[in-house]
Amino acid sequence: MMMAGLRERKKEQTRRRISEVALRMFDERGYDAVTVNEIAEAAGVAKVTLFNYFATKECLVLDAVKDDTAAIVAGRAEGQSPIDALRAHYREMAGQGGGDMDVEALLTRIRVISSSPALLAGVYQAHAGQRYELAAALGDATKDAISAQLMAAQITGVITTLQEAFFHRLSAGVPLDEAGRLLEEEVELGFDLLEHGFSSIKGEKS
Amino acid sequence: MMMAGLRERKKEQTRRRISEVALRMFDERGYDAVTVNEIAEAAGVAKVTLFNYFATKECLVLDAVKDDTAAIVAGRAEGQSPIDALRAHYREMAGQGGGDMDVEALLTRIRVISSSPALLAGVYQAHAGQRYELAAALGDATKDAISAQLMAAQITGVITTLQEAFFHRLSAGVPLDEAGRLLEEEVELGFDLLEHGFSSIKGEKS
DNA sequence: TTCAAAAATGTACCCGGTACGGTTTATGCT
DNA sequence: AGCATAAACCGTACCGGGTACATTTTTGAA
Repeated sequence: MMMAGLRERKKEQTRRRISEVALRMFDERGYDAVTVNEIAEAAGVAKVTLFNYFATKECLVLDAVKDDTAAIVAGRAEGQSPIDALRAHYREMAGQGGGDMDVEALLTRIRVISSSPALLAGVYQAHAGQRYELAAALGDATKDAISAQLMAAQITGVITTLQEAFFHRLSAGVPLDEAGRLLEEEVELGFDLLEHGFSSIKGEKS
Repeated sequence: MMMAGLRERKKEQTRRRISEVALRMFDERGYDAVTVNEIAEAAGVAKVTLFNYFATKECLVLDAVKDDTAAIVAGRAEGQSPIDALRAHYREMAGQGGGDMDVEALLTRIRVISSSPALLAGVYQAHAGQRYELAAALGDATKDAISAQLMAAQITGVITTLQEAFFHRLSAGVPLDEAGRLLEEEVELGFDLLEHGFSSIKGEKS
C-alpha cells in the first residue's frame, strides 16, 4: 500500500530546508561568496546529499521558478486562438497580483537572481527552453514551422519583458497592488503589439 | 613610436592558433570531453596563458560570434525607422549569403555550439545582452521605456529565430545559396510579423 | 523482529578557473 | 650594439563545483 509515505514527506521537508537555507545565505552574502559546502553544512546534510536534491548550485535558486506558456496554449478552449488564450491568462494573473504567493520570499529570490550573472544566465536558458516548447505547441495552429517559431520567439520575448518590468518595480519598492495595476496595462500593450505590430503605435511618441 | 609591433602580430597569431586548435578538438571529440589542459598543451602554451587570451572555456568558441543590432539602429539614416533599418540590413545580409565568410569554419563552429548545452547557454546569454542594448538604442524613438523593451524583445527573438533556422539548414546539408534564398523570404516574413502582427497572417493555414 | 530498498554519508577525485612569484622576450632609448 | 623596462609567459599550488564509489544509516513493510 502506497500510503502517501512519511518518507516522501521527509524528503520534501529536507528539500525545502536546503533551499531556504541556501536562499537566505545567498541573500545575505551574495551568490558567489557562498559555497555549496557551507550550505550543506548549514542545512545539516552532506554535500553529496545536497547534489542529490539539486542538480547544480543554480538549481538551489531556480528550481522554484517555472512558467509554462506551452501548457496554456495546449490547453486552450476549443476555437480560441493561442494568442487570445495567452492574453487571457496573463491578464488574469496580473489582475489578481499573484494572489497566494509569498511576496517576501519572492522578493529575496528576485534580488538574489538579478544580482548574479550566473543565475541570470540560467534564467535565459530557461526562457530559451520555453521558446522551443511554445513553438511546438503553436505548430498545430500555424501555417508553417518557421511562423510558429517566429511567433513563439516574439511571445516569449514579450512575456519575459513584462515579467522583468514587474519584478524590477517590486524590487524598487513599488507596492504589490500598484505594480499589479501597471502590469495589467502593460499586458494589454504587449499583446496588442504582438497582434497588430509596431505599425499600430508607430510614432506615437508622448 | 607604435610601429604595428611584431609583438602584436604574434599575439594575434597565438590567439588564432589556440582558437583553431580548440575548435578542431571540440569538433572531433566533443566540447565536454576536451579539457583546457589538453587544448593548452596542443597549442603549445600554458593553461594560464590560454586563460589570458580567453576568459573562459566558452569564449574559445563564442568570442568570434557577435551581432550588433543596437549599432544598426543607432547608425540608421536620418528619418528611417529602426525597424526599416534592421529589415534592410538583414535583407542585404541574406541576399549576399554572408559573402566573404569561411563556410567550412562557420559550419564546424555551429556544429560544436549546437551540440553543447553549455555553449548554447552562452549564446542565449549573448542574446539577452543584445536585447538590452537594442532596447536602449530604441529608447529614443519610442514613446516609453516599456514599449522599447517589448519591441527589442520581439526583434531579438525574430532575428535569433531566423539565424537558428538558417544555421540549422546549413548543418543539415542545404547548400549555401539555397539556404540564403530561403532566408531572404523568411526575413521578410519575420519583419512583416513584427510590423503588422499575428493578425495579418492569422488562420492562413496552408 | 527482521530484511531489503532507499537514502545519506565520507573519501577521493576531476575539471574549470585564479593567485602568485619567477622567467623569458620584445621594445624603446641611448 | 647594449641595456632597462614592461609585457607576456610559465609552473605550481590552490579553490569551488560536481561526480564515482563503496559504506553505513534509515525506513517501510512482512
